[in-house]
Amino acid sequence: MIFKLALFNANDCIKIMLKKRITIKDLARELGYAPSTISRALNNHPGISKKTKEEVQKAVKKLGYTQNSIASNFRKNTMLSIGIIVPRIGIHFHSLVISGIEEMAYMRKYNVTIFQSQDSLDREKEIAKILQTKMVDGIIVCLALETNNYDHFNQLKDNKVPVVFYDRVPENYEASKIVINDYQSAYKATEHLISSGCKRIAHISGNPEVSIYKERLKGYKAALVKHNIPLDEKLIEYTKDLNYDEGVYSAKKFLNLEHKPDGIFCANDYTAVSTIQVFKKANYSIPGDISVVGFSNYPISRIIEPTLTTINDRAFEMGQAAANLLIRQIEEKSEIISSETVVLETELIIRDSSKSFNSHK
Amino acid sequence: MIFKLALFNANDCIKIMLKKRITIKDLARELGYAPSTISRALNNHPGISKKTKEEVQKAVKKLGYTQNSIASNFRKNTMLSIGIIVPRIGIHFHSLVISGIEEMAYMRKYNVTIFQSQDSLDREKEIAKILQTKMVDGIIVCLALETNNYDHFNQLKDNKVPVVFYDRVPENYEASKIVINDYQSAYKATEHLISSGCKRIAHISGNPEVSIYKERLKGYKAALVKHNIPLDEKLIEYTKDLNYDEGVYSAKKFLNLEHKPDGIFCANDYTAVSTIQVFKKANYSIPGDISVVGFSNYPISRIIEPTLTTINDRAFEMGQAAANLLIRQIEEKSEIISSETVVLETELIIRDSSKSFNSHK
DNA sequence: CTGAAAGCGCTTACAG
DNA sequence: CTGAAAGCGCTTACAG
Repeated sequence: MIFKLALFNANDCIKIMLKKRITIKDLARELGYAPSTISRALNNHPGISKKTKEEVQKAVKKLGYTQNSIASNFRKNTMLSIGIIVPRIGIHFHSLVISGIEEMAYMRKYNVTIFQSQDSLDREKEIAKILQTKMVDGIIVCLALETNNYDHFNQLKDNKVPVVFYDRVPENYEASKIVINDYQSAYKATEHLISSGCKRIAHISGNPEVSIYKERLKGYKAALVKHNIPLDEKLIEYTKDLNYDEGVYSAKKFLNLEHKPDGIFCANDYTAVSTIQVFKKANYSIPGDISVVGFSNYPISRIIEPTLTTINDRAFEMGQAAANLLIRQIEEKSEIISSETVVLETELIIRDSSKSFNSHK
Repeated sequence: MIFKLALFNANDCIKIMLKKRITIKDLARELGYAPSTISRALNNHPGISKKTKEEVQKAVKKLGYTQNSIASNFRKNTMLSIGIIVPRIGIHFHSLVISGIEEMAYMRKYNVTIFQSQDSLDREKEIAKILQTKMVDGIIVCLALETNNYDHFNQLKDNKVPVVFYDRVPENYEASKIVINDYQSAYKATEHLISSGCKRIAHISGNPEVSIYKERLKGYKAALVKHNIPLDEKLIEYTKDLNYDEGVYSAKKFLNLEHKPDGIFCANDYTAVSTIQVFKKANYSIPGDISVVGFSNYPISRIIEPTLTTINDRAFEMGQAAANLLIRQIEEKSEIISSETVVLETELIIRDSSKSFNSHK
């Protein structure tokens, strides 16, 4: 042991004892090269002799050097780092999106720093400011519920930091966006109910001030109009949050209607699940007496009985697409950052809560 | 507009046109101070006159300066940054933990960089190496399923980077850990079944090579022994993953037993839900004929019918505790990083899938 | 109260 | 093939 230590010079010894980080300078001193040579050897530059590179690698092992990528990236003025702002990580949809982002980012050597806005506009602004100072190369954001103004992203844009929004995206604001076609998806879901024989189709809507729920509502209405089914405002329930309890409340209102619906399209799976449970409890058969279609393809949709017909909202793919687009924009480094909108195709997953007709149009 | 621009000096003008980042040097030139003075004014140092500070703030506004916190932290040799390694972000438990970590970290001005090991040991090693280079101040990790050796964390420890493990934690390895008491929780769950009248209690176990499932199994057995109920290996089913389908498979085996169980303790909620569904389909009444208890308190446990008695595993609090402990260890900066283990109290949530007795011991 | 200088760990023209 | 020097944007002893 003593003998081994004797192979180190005094300075290195001290560093090792104090667990100070070994730097390029230490390698340089150890081998008698200039730090610039070490740097080039480490980065496998062409104009460095093979012999030198090998020597350097040996010294790396001996002294236990690990690169300081912060210093390196700082010098190169790129952090290979992307920031994410989501409302809440614990919401399953967002956790899948994040998962998709991380996966894509990891492949491309970027790392992902995550912030929760908690659906608060103030906090979202605060985070945007923090991100400003962090040298992130780009950011991905799903807007807070409260957010109705997007000025806090202007400075990022001015600084040429690309921003990609997903799911809850700004309206009338020039930016890149990843969305699904909510209108088309709702249309498809409603039409499925129609073609499976439903005549009176109700809708449980989210807050119609939020664009995605507005679009779903529109798609529902359009499908009815298209198939000459009269709209009936009594068949539309508006919720604040689309949570389970609001679903129960809405379903009960439908249940108490004189002229009850025979199909219900719900703007998410939670309200669809509570609708199923409310009608089952009231001894309705599903899909015999009433069909139910949800939206999102949450895990519970495969477990509830009957299993739930729903729209696959492609959360994971949305994350991948967001990261992909963002990284492309980062690496283009063009003077003008283009604003692109990617619309992901959704998919109607037909399960047991709706009748399936082969004569499906 | 022209007039306004005339107020800037040439160099600043160019920077603004090219959208180059404004630095302390630019402020210094603008005001005729030295960069060091600007830095001190910005950081509100005592020995800087109020007048100067105000001038600096004005120039900050005028030129649109934002601090480069990477440069600042790099100079100060702390990144205020913590790294997380989780198996998969999309698993609800982990997303709640991450949420708790982010919340605590945000309050303490740390930011959180996230990696998924995808339950692969190789990837976990790779990530540990990456983290090595990133100047993170500490890391939080839940081990990959595959991980059976912890050497890849040694260098981090050697470099005095605190590491806190949660949930799936290393065995026989000196480290800080946040866990729940799996043994005690399983004991409590099983005893609840016993005291509500069950005589033959089955168990659906996870992979018993994984310590948390081993502990749950032990707790189940201990409760039976304590209450003089004979162990019966036919009443224990081992699964690989504790997923829904494995639950169905296990429940059916119990259902086909000659001498059927009247209570089942499942090592997670997914298998508990499939157990409920299998027995309901076979026309057993729950909890009349058979009681079911799960583990984790997933959202589905409040929705399934009957609602599921389960153990609250405190995912969110686990994240908070992990971040809290980690940040304490970071800020202590003592020569020796202490290894602490925090055991969180779980809670038995009694719902409708088990009989509740007031004569509960 | 303010400034000049050195430095965090690295990279990269420039020169030889 | 290698080195000396400057610099990324900031901070901080040291000096006055």
